[in-house]
Amino acid sequence: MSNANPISTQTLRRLPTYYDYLKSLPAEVKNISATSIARELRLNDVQVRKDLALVSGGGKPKVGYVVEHLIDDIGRYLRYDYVDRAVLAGAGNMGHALMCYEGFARYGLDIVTAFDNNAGVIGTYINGKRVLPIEEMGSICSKQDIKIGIITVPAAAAQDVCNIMVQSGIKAIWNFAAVKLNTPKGVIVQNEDLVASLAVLSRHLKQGGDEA
Amino acid sequence: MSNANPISTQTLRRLPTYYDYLKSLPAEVKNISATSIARELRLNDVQVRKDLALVSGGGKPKVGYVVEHLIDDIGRYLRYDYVDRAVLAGAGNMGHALMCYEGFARYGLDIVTAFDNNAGVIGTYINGKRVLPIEEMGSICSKQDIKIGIITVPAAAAQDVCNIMVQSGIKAIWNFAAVKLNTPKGVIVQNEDLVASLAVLSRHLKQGGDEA
DNA sequence: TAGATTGTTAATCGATTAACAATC
DNA sequence: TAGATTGTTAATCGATTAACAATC
Repeated sequence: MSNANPISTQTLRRLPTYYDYLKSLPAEVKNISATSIARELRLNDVQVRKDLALVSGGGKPKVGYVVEHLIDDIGRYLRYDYVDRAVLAGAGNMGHALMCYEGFARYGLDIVTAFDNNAGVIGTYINGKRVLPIEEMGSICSKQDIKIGIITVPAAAAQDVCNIMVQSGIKAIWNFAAVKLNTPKGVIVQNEDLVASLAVLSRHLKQGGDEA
Repeated sequence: MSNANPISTQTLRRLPTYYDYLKSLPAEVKNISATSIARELRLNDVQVRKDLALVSGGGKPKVGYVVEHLIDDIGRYLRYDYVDRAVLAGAGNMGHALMCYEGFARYGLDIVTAFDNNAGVIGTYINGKRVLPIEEMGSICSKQDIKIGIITVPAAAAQDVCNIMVQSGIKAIWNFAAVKLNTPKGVIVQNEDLVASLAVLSRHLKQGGDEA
């Protein structure tokens, strides 16, 4: 593991978009230009070329890129063939929704267990997966070598849950609670900041909505 | 409405974080410095001062800002006292979760109705709100002056739903489907790009997770 | 060939951070 | 007062976009 990864987070976040778009093309489309990808996804064409160059073999002038190769290369880079297992804490509405969402399999994510501290839901099954008391998280994670934790508990409980996840060996946390989490070095957090998005939408309305 | 809004989207997205943090402080804390806010939220202190300066009256050297004023000013700027009504399309798992999430009220959002095209769910109630056939969206939106639409349908159906929303007079779209949506000028889209976040988490694991 | 398209280098843009004077 | 803290101006940084030569 000698290479520092050269791909920026921005590029990384765009890769699934390319992947989905390319997958959505009819089978007859064998080649595609960065220009047309950019037009479709409303990105700059140079940006698309730079992004693709980082994970794929490159295109041919006048012809573009081979769609199939791009799909393979992006999918391999994102390791969509490899399944990461995850645990989820907080079997409330959002937790339930994520447990039930079948789409993640396509992107190499499998949420195997949910944890909660509510006796009412412990022992039940959501989409065929068990809900367990949070005390068992550590043993489950080490037994199954699980490195991804999803936090869908209320904001006030999120840091506690985060701490338990870190102790359980979780290295990547997907945080749906509206708080910034403190984690030690080596543990990454991605905040799904719904309230921030809402602020952007709301301002647009309040301003009369003249701009794009 | 003469003023172009001077606040960047980045700042705007941070405001709810400040708001929540300030609200979480014990009542005894009357004043707070940008330095300590920054430390707590892991931001740069100058950035915090600049953000606050855009929506509030400013602080005093050595003392900091008055917590209560900050809360009022940010809340007023974000219009958390004002309720924006929204409709939601796609009463699947994610849609269900959002309909049931009680936290949005705090941020001035009320999802009043869900729409679906599945006869099995039309006519049912989710969290006390009706699920209606999508054909009725236009009349509901105009009758209730609803400007926010939430899309939680499968990716393949998202653009169609988006078009209907635009026709129904929706001006702000919160998109949970994994596609870029085409909208006319004047309609804003916020993508909640779960798959992009997942890519970031996943890469961290695949790289051995040495960095932050 | 002609020209559409790639890939690279340079310029631009916006956001973040550093430096520092003002002030309570 | 001394010094913690604000607020502003300048520097830095990273990402996006423009320009353009290379090429199939």
